[in-house]
Amino acid sequence: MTSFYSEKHKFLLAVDCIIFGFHEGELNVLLLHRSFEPEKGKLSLPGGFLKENESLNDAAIRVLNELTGLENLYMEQVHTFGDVHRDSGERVVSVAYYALININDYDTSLLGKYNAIWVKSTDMPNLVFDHSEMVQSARHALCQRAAIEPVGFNLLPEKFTLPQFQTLYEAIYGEVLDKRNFRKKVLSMNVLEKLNEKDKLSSKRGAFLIGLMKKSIKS
Amino acid sequence: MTSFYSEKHKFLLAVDCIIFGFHEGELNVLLLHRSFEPEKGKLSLPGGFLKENESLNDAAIRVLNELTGLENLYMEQVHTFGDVHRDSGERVVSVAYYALININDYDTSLLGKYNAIWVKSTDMPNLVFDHSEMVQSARHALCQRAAIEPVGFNLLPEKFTLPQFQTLYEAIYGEVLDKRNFRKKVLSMNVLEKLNEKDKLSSKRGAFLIGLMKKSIKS
DNA sequence: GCAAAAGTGTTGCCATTACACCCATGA
DNA sequence: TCATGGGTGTAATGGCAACACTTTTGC
Repeated sequence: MTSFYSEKHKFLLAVDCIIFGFHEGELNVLLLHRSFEPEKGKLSLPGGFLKENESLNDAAIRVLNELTGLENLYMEQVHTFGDVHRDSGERVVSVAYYALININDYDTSLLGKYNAIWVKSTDMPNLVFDHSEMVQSARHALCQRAAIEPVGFNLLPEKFTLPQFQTLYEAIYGEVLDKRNFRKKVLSMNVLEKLNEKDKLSSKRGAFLIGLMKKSIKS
Repeated sequence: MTSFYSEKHKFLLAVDCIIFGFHEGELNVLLLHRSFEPEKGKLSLPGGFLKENESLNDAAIRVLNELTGLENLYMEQVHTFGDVHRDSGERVVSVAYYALININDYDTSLLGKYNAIWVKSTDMPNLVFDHSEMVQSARHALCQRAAIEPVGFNLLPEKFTLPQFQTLYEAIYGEVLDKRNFRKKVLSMNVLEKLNEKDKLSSKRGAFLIGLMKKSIKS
């Protein structure tokens, strides 16, 4: 007996990843030069096809790991793109995920291996298919998320400075923030701890490093 | 020559719809008694499989139309569920959409036809697979959306009263709102127009009907 | 006349914004 | 000594929340 499911069509399913890094005061996105037809040579998001015994999230994790060598990345599903002709090769439905990585952890030798480049998000070229739209959606989702919880940490090293942190949020929101107000708000959240070290890389005076606070005991 | 895509696995793709209606001061969701194995007889969301030449959105539109007889419904994609064993029958990846309908437009004869029921969202039974989680996600997405733009209209008739409108938002947010503050905010948005009719169904005094304002000319 | 829902303003508070100067240091 | 980026406080504003009584009318 044939099951109810048997007559239905099946589809190629992909995940495409918007990998954000933070570098020189700008949000950057990792892009690939597409290595196969159609659209070979053009820029695209890193992605991969879902495998038979793999969950969607696992597929995203796999793709992210392949491309960055990193594990346990912060990631979030963004949206699923299912237009009939979105992929000019064959019908593919694609689930977009974004991920946040500390760009210092990224092994730049991978750039050559995958023919990849980091591109400033303020300066995105045209991408294949609907990938530009995916990036837009991901930026939007990141904005929303960042306004709710402090996901920004994932884009920075373990220790960082308040000016760095502010620049990051300015990059995420795409607007300049008031220094005093920003510091006030961030510090009032009681999740950051001022360390007794200074980072003197970006100024002569040096800025105090801060880090995630060790969770305090519930009162 | 085989294309790059040809070796990849293909998957069943479904859309599942959380159809919200507003009735007697409560958000309701349309559920089906599942008519086929597995889990036959249990409650599930209405859904359907994606067809070969159909976009995801079109599939959602089709399912919504089948089940409600209505067109041009307000709907939004929520999330895609892709765990390997989420469907106990076969591997199915499912994209959840929610829709808002004016429950008065709903032809109740369809309840019998599809073995469907309206269930209060405050009183949801267990659903098959991960459908309960889908409802949760949809409620969350609706909450977020409603806070940004006035999507609530879609759950009400063309004309409605402010007390009705308030009850609706109380149902969406799941909390009681202050009458004066609510009216103040809603009216200050300049999108509602007070009509010269009263609805006397819910009180002796009657409440003025309001409706969407005809767009004013840009100044 | 009374029960039941509709309608109506004011006040205080808190969160957000705007804003300008001194500090520390390396070159 | 000067150029560069780091660090700090206060005052004004506006949005949001809290709050109680009068009105209408069907029964």
